[in-house]
Amino acid sequence: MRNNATLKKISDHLNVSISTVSRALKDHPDVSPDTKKRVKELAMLMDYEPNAFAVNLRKKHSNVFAIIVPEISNFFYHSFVQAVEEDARRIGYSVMILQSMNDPEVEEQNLRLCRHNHVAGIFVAITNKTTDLTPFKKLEAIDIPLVFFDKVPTDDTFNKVSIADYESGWMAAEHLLTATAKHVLLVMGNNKLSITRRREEGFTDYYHKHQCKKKLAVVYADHIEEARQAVLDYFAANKNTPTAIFSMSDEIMCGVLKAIHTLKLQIPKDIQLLTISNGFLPTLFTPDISFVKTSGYDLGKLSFVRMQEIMGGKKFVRENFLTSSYYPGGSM
Amino acid sequence: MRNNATLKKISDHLNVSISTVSRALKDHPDVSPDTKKRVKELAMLMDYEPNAFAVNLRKKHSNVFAIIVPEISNFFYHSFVQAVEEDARRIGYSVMILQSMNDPEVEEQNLRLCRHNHVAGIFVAITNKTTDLTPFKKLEAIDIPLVFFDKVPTDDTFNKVSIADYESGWMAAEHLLTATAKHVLLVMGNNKLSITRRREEGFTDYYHKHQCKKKLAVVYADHIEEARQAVLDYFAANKNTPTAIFSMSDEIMCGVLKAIHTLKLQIPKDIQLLTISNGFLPTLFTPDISFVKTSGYDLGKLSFVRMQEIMGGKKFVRENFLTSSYYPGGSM
DNA sequence: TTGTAAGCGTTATCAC
DNA sequence: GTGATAACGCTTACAA
Repeated sequence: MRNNATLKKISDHLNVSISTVSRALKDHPDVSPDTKKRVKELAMLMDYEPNAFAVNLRKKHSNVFAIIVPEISNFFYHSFVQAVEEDARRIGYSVMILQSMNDPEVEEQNLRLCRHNHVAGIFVAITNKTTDLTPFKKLEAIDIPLVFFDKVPTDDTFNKVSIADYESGWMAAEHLLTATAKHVLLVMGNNKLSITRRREEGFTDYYHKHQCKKKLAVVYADHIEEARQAVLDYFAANKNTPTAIFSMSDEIMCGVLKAIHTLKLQIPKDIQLLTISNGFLPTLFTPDISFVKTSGYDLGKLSFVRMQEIMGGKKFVRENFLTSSYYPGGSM
Repeated sequence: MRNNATLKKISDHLNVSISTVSRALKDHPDVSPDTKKRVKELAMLMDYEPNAFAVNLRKKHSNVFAIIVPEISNFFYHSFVQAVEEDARRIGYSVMILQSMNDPEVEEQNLRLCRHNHVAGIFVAITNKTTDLTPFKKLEAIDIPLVFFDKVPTDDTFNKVSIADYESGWMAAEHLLTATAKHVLLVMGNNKLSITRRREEGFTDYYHKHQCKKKLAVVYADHIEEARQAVLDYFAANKNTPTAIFSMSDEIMCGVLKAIHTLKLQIPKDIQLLTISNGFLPTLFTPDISFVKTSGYDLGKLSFVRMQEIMGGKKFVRENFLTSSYYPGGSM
């Protein structure tokens, strides 16, 4: 560092003590207006900026929240991040986004970074493959608040905020199963995640409760390419091909669309489609895709409230749910 | 922090000095195998983790790169980030992503965060509205290397890495203007950005050089919604509506698609479409959208090379360009 | 109103 | 091989 203004340098120039400079800069009441003015002017002139390492070392924590997501290029997470950033900024905190690339090992590295840097709090949507939760347990021991969102583990000892997944699956079934299609394919994410299990349960519970006569099949996929392949495989293996597809997320929908594209099917003539989405992607297509709306933004707001509760000392663990609603498009 | 293992605590338990513990943990040659073993075991047991604040304060910089982008939900940036993360991890660094929400004020806050935390280096794609470059100039004074990518300022005193924008505009024109359309609408981003100006120049230079007789019009938009509106407005204002649209990016294309959707036009029958993209989004549609491919991943790799050069002490400033190529889809 | 000094956790230099 | 000790830049009792 060539030109590195510090409290010490300022204090040397002004012949006052370091503490006076420190206090002056933070408008401490008992420092004279005159010294304040002189200190502030010189600080400005010298381009003084506090050294966060020193401040944080002293204070034992930083003013940065971390958000860890499997993939950043996701409109749902995008609106989630936006909500958290807004609220964080409001209380003078920053937000850093860490990407786990859907790799538990990278996820753990990111958690390590968070621990070493004693972030103010962590929001995590776990990867499809996360099984070992010990890195998350470690956070409690060093008092870093943790809120899982959207993709949450099944473990009950954590704070979690998620979409009312069961309901949204149920709602999807309600709309898709009362439509004309006779053969419905459910394309779901990783079936170890509670988000997947709940959405599927909601869907199939509706199916059974209403003694649906339609044919129902389920395939699982971890990412876009798998989703595409799963659909293609299913179509190849079944003579009577599905006439409707339920996709449980934007990501899955991308894969499904690629498959539909490959199969040269027309929506909704050849195939009906319903997805769960925050609503951005579905409106890009013609016809636009019908969807059950889940708001990443609202989830972000809710997560931040939980985060602040934990930071405020609330100890109880619980899971919050956010409701969803149906938006008809032209795909059914 | 409840349970906070430090070198001191370990040294107390073992009746050795702090320095010995420090050395043992980093396998310093001149500490006995026996002490090493004892120290490491206890460290493990106590869940010792180094305090990054202290380490960084000592070392005067951190092992974290920052990437600042206008919006995270962007497939081009996604692949850029992936490339940088790969390379960073390889040399033991982490990457944090900061979002400027296309707001210069937020961008500046993010830069401040980077300065205060003395990040190892910063990769920035600036917002559409960034005009004041002084926050970026400040970085040089405190020796934080800076590489602009994709959306770079026109200022020549910075290191920049970008797509060969002129060429890609030219290439787009080459393919779109030899197609059948008689009336072409260019939908461009913010026209103060060099990325916009160059792509447009490339396109129009081809147009003039080949004495094209087609009608050509240009509209500008800062974000998706503006792009949608700009297209709708243009269609409303012109009796002879365009039969082809050139979109300069994924983001613009989303807006254009929404407009096409609203106007109930069919691709390519009613309207032809060509975009510049990293290639993910265009293949989701039916027909898939023809595009000039720009690789975010390659740009990330190239940016990282530049970053390492700067970190290695190279002082010269320059701009690198990455070439692009054409991928025909069914939209023309 | 201002100054002194201890301490945050680590690394590195020197001495033994 | 190991231990003292200073230093990184800042905050905050406690003195003066």
